Amino acid sequence: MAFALAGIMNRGNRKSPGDRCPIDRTMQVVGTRSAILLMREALFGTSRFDDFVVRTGLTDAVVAARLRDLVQAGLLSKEPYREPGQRTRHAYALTDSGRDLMPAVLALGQWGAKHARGAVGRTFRHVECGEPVRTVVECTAHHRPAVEQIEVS
Amino acid sequence: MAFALAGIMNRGNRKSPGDRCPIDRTMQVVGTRSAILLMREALFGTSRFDDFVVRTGLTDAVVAARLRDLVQAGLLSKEPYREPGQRTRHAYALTDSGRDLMPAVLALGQWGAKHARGAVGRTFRHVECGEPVRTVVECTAHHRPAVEQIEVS
DNA sequence: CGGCATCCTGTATGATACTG
DNA sequence: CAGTATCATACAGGATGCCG
Repeated sequence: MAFALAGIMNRGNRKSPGDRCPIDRTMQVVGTRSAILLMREALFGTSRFDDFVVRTGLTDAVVAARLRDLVQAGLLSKEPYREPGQRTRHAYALTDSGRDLMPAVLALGQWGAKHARGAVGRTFRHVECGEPVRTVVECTAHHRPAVEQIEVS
Repeated sequence: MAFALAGIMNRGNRKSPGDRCPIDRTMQVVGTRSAILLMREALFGTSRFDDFVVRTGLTDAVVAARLRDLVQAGLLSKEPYREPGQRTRHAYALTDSGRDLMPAVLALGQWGAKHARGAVGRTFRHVECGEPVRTVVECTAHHRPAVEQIEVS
């Protein structure tokens, strides 16, 4: 029961959103339903505004606002492109930073598929081998520690 | 570039919070800063109300409300206990469901440590071997697919 | 210590309408 | 198609005070 981490994440206990814990900072960037939903779609290849609207079910106003936030936060890039004979459009693409959010998004989906009532249980699979994909916590020595076996340094 | 997943998560595109995508459902349960912060502390061993308040920096009112939500959602359990000669108190403990959220919480922290400005870069380590811990996405055949190599089934 | 009740502000999101 | 503008609602979260 030697929980090594208790309490160390928040020394300063400053008021309001001043927390410097990485988890907290992340929540301040992508801690809304709309942001996560849009990142989910971006991770799955959606790039056009209207597709984001249709596939997330969010309103266009929310999509516009959140997309702007995500671009400014560096998770997405907005690039103009022009197909021959067409007018200029914008494509939203994942940046490396945005791509790094994949484990978190998949982990959230994994929890929901298992524990959230009403969730449709879909499985993610590796295209090349067809095996289901999951997120695992492991150390560089390839151990899979339980919660109690993780400390902060 | 054959993004296998685009758009399939949200067929019904029902209005508002009716989405059945597991990611969305999860966000509806733990999609607030306070919920994630409290789960972070719970994962790190915090069990008493006041410790949650101090270590998250949230107000007691918010902690009380969110703790109640998390207990009702099955992520935490609330159990009365009594130390000899003391009055009855309550201890909040992780359930199996709550413990399953660990990969997501760590993944969020991992992203923040790398990409969020102002985040204190702490490293999580496996207590027994001292090696840093991270979340990885892998299939059961132990491949580590990139975003474009994941499909849904 | 471990909460709950009340008030207040800010923001996330929906609905609707309008524009190039 | 890709947004912007405006209005209305709901909720997160802070501040304060009360209670057993």
